Amino acid sequence: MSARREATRQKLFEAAITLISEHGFGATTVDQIAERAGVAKGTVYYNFAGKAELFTALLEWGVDRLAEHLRAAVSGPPRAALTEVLRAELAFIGTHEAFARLLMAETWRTNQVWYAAVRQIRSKAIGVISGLLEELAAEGELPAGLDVGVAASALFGMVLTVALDWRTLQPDRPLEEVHTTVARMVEGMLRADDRSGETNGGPSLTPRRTPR
Amino acid sequence: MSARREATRQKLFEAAITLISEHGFGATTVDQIAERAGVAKGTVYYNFAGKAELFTALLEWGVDRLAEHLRAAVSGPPRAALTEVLRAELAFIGTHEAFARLLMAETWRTNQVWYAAVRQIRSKAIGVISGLLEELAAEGELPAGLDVGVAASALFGMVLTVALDWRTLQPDRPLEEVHTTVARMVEGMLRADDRSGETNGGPSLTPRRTPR
Amino acid sequence: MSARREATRQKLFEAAITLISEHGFGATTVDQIAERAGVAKGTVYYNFAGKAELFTALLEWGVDRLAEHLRAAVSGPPRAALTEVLRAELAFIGTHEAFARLLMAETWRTNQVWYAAVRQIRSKAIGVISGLLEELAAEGELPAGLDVGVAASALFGMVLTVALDWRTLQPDRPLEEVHTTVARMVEGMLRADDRSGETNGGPSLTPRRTPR
Amino acid sequence: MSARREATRQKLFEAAITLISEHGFGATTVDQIAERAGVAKGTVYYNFAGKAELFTALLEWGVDRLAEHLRAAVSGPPRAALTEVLRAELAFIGTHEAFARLLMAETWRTNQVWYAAVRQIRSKAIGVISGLLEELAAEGELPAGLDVGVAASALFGMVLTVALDWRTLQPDRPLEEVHTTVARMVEGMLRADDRSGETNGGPSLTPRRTPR
DNA sequence: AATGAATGAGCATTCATTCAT
DNA sequence: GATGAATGAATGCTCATTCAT
Repeated sequence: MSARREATRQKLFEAAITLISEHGFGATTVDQIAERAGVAKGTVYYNFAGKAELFTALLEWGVDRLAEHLRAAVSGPPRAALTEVLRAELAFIGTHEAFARLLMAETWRTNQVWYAAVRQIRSKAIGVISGLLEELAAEGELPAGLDVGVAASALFGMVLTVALDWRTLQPDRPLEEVHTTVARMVEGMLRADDRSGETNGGPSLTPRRTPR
Repeated sequence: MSARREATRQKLFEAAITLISEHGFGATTVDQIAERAGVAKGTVYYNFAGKAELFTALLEWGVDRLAEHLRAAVSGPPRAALTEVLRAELAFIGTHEAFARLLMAETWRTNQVWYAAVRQIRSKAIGVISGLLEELAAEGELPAGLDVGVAASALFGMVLTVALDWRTLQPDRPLEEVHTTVARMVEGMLRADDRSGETNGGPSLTPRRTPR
Repeated sequence: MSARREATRQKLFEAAITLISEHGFGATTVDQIAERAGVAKGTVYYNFAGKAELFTALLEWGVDRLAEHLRAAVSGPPRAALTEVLRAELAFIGTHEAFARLLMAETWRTNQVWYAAVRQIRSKAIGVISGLLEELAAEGELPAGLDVGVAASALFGMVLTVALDWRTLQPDRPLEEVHTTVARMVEGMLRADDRSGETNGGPSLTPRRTPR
Repeated sequence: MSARREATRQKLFEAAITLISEHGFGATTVDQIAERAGVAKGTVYYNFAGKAELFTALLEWGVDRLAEHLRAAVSGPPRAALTEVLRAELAFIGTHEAFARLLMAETWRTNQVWYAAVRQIRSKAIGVISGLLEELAAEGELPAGLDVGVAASALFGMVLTVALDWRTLQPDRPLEEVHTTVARMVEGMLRADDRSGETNGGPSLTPRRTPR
């Protein structure tokens, strides 16, 4: 892979990610991508097998960056780490709004060629959260009856929704304000075990795992 | 509006909602909609101004049903009502999976003709949740620093995400199992005020409103 | 099938047959076909599944006409009938030169989608000739050792080649002059049995059939 | 012309002849030719002016070999030589089936750049046959009224057709079986003069020449 | 009220050719 | 001599929309 080719692929990535997240996969044309990247249309096909493959490569690229970003936020005790990871997710979306819209819009499509790819890719990011929840579960800090897999996806989706609403409706609001609400909600969930014995239904104190 | 015409519109609705949620708005053709509805292509245009208008009508129809479904679940004290509303959302998505995918996929698109419509429509459903949160806030049952608007969108998005993951990855799992996790997470949040005074940062005890 | 649609298909046929036979299948564009037929490009696709299908339908249409033309020439004793059928083939090609070029050019392609169609279609025309040869064989008028299937294809190909050379190199020459040569060649073949016993190699006097 | 370059051209020839005869000129891409030849795409253009020129060179190369093959079969009295030449044509096609298909498919195209080249090239091969027919005509062994030029093209086309049908439909059949039928047909034609005086139309005993 | 044939702008994709290395 | 990245005109095909019936 020559350096020139690599540079071209990078330009195409950046052009495609913006356009697709703004107009969606279907409404973005290869002409637009090529023009924005400053190359000829044929160059798109010289570098990627097709529009769909460019899209898949793009998703992978984006989720890798997101996962990396989340992993970098993990430090210290799991409780604090979780709050930080969610802040990192919020921050990432603030910076890469275009990609987040793309992820939201295309993840829930069925019957698509790239369906499998999207699911697998998404789980990379959620994996960081569920890893922390596993640790908290091991320390008995999760409420009884909580399924770690479900909870991880719940937190991921919650933050994604909040973040996009933030960017869409109140883009000028500082991140911290938004994060406070998220943090409060999560704290409540985590501290639930402090009160276990009060009302929690009996002895099933161990969190449940997502069945396979 | 004749009964015959109304029946035709209904057939078109049902055909469109399934197809669009499976393949997306862009990838669904008017031909497919007409064929699935068992009418000629021209009939679509006799009954709707165009594909986009059919889509808008469809969203409205679906969100009205969702909001209605959620409102019907509101009863008793707000705390219990909130749990029930979220269960209702979960159940609605279980039954109208196609519509939920559609809502998720198209809500986050910018620069679309129906962007305004989608936002307005979506707020109908979220409104039911934020209504309950307002009541809880008035009773002092929400953690300090919690923004009701953000929290409502967070809960709505959380349940939507969980529900679609459930339908996609573990469709045979009973609703109750999934709901348990959601309920535990929300309970923690609500009970947070039981512990207020412990660690809450300072005097800002009243929940904040989402600024307009 | 409405009358209007049928008329459109006919216009497309006539446009396509001329263009394809002049420039070949690959070099003829759908734009050209539509323009020559005086319809919009989309109309081609409304009436045929695609370019290849239009081509297949075209071949079938042409070979049906050719076979019909050849059958119409069959009358009287088989010996005379054969001469007349070959004259009819020559005449048909004189009139439908474009189609004949098409048949020649595309019959011998392997690995094509329409390969099977072409073979089957071509055998319709050859069938008329082999039918006559069967009759002649039954009357003992064919030379020993002659395979009827091979001979029919030989005569068909011989006349096709001669006819196209005629149209290409000496288009002003009258048909009769060309037919004379063909007729002389065939007469020789048929009269071979007059001399059987002279030099024919042994007892295998019955013509052979093409093995399956 | 360096040895290396000559080797590259040879590789390109072999790759092109197979691909073009299998898929046709139009459907064969320069990429495919380069890949099959094991060289880079640019190398094709370094060695040939373009795709069309490669094709012309290819045809010439093939027809030269065919003509050479036919000439080598000429020996002894013209009557026997003719049978042998036709056997040689059959054998050549059995061995170079790909090239024969190519010749058949492209000879009959009008309006092509290489039209003139193809005709001229083809006449080399037919020339061997018409040469023998001229000799036979001089010895009075051809039927009256036979045009030598037409007859040569007829025999060439007849054998080409038979040969390709043989390779396509009954590739396992031995060459001799196919050749027997061809030989019988030609024998009949040649011996026709043995019977002249019987029914041949009057005094026009001298074969005619193809007018120019 | 419904139909379906026709339309044509728009799109993804292909591919012969060029050229800097 | 050879390479392969880049090009862009050309092409098959799609599909929302129109309209005469």
